[in-house]
Amino acid sequence: MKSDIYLNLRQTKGRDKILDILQKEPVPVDVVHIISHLENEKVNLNQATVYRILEAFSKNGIIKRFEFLEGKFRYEVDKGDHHHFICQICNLVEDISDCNIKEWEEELEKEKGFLVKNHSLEFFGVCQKCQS
Amino acid sequence: MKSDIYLNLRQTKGRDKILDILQKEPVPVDVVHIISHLENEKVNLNQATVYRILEAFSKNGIIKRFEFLEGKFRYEVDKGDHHHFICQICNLVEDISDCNIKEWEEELEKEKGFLVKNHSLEFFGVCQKCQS
DNA sequence: TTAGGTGCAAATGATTTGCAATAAT
DNA sequence: ATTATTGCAAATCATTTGCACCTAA
Repeated sequence: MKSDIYLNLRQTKGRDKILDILQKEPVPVDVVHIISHLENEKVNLNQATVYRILEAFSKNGIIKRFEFLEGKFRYEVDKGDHHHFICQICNLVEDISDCNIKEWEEELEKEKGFLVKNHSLEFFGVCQKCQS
Repeated sequence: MKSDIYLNLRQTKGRDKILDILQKEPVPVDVVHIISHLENEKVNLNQATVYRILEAFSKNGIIKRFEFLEGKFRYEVDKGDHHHFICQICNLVEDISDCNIKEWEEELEKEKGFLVKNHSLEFFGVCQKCQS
């Protein structure tokens, strides 16, 4: 059915399907994951196309790109500002909402039993020089 | 001269040189940057070796790996917990110390004139299940 | 109809690997 | 002497690109 989420993008079977897959994922997934999902469901989509769709979705704010120190990107439908806890052993990924790092780490340890070894935080934006 | 920073690692010319380069860098740099530095100084080090040295340093806590949503790693001598601001336009990287995200973003905007578009924060550690 | 989307095959960029030769302890 | 480290060349993994064809609007 017709969706208005695509903004100025055209609606195609491939896009519908990838969006569908991502909407069902509780955590960011990589391209291999998406492609194997597509194969399971007998959806034929070239991998170059998959990358192009993900790029288009990212640029239009439909999804967000993440990096988990794995040397590759992960993608997730944009659920607003939140973060993740990644288990360095089993690769469990769990959503973290709210914001206050030191407190967080303590809470994560107390409430979830996570042993937080480190975290990565980067800001992205435009510096003063580039705003003019 | 002999250095004790290497712990159980052997001290080699290549390691000394890479450590030297990283110690002089104010921000995390990528492998291309390191290799071109080596070339400038006529230091011959195979790129596979460079990667292996960086891996050894990382595993021994001498340096830290970062990702700036570029699809590659950056490396920095371990200066303890801190973060970075990356300009999406000119790729300026500036250190951020202290911790409190929302406040930070406002401070960054007020004090540095940075326009913060988004930030990435991930925690890494060991989940409860994996601790036992 | 026509600009935007896709497939295919090949290229690129980052990182890793096997194995033999070499150097640090 | 022993074992870690390095060089080399090739492999692998993630992602991108050019170009001709196709399709949603």
